[in-house]
Amino acid sequence: MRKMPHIRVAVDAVVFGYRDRKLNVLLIKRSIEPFKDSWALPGGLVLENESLETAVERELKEETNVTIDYLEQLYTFGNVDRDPRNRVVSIAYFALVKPEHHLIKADTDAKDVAWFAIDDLPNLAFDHQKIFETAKNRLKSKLTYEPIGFDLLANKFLFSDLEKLYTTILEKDIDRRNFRKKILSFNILEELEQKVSEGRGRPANLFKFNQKQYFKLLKEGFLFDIK
Amino acid sequence: MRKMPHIRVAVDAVVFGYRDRKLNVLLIKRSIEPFKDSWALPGGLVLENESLETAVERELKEETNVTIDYLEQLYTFGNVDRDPRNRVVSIAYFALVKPEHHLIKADTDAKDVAWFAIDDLPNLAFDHQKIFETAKNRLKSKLTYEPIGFDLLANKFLFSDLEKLYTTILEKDIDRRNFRKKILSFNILEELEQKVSEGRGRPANLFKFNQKQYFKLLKEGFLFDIK
DNA sequence: ACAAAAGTGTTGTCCGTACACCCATGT
DNA sequence: ACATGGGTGTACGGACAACACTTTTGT
Repeated sequence: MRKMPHIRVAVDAVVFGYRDRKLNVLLIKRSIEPFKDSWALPGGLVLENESLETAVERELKEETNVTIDYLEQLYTFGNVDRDPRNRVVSIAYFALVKPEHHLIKADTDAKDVAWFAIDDLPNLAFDHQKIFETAKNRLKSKLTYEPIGFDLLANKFLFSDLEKLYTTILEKDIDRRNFRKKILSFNILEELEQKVSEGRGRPANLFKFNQKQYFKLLKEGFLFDIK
Repeated sequence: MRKMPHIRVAVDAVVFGYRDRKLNVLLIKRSIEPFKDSWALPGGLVLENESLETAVERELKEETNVTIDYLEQLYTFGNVDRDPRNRVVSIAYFALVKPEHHLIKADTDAKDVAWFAIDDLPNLAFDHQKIFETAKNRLKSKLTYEPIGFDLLANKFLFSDLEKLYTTILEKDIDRRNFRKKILSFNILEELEQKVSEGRGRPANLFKFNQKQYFKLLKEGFLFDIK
């Protein structure tokens, strides 16, 4: 007779934030072995009577205190040796946080939490580098066919912010005129009266993403699509 | 102190085959409780020292005996009550099988295996209906941006087969001339000398998918895309 | 008046779509 | 000769890409 397998089930989250015109990820510093003092993705074991999403939300609350604006399942990592101690299968999640929700835990613990620019990451514990890369690819491709960029921007934003976000994440130049024309043609932005002067240059208009309008258009067959 | 959670880890597979100009799924009849005698997706618990993919392949071999031509992870289903007995998290996989590999187990067991046309499915055990629908959506969208249709056709196929496969799965009409023009413009098909006469009508040319060529073009930035 | 960023319009090209007739075979 | 499915070309329109100058502000 075969021994009943005992495989632990965990969740991990790749949480992206856009700060300072750079794409960042939220990491925690591990306070226990294995990989003590290494940086890692927030996450942990799933409890027996909570759903996977609940587990992610709980861990993020416990470990980082950020408020998530977008969450979706990313991929499940289940290599036999991904954890040196036990067999652990991890369901990875992909999350986006608006700047106004970037506030992280004011912690007294040894456990540290911090935002890292993605082109300047420390070594990550376990297979978290691989998970991170999977998430980064998901972000890059999803940005082109779903309006998730708005979940990385403040509620009110400048068009130039949106444009910069796209060029930063997609790592390629965009023609400002064509980009604006395209996005505006979707009719999912609300132009506010407010103008903002960034110190020098002509003051810019603030915009707001109209999610209700987006869902309405979706139902009518609209497809968000930015090349 | 919290009780160590015990969550079981399983894999399930949605295996598609194209038979008789219809899209089919491979199901097994359960021989044990719960859902004894119900039809279900092939799958089962993951062993402690095998990877998730290995587990899927083993289960498919044990339960159905089909040879898989395409396999990818689909989604992980982890609702607390998806199995009435225990907490089971299932990593679902998405698989395609060519007609020449459709041969299923000649079984003496009580356990039955069969292909079902997807518009004529029986009630499925657990949350397998939902898993199936997720897979069907994946198939529909992936068909448009990756050449996975060829993994549902015989190695040598008629253009009309390919066309019919697209109209069947996408559930919409396609202009025959534009479709052929588009696919041929990709240069990923090899036109064989062989012609086939289907009884009546003008004999048709056989084609072969040139995977090597596809990968070469991929590296050069080519994007498969059928509207 | 100059520097810095915001805002805006036109033109050509390419790709997708619509559409109908001839061809090769079996009966 | 007729029925059946296979194979092919053209023309139009819309969307994307390329491209540069004017406007508004701060200094």
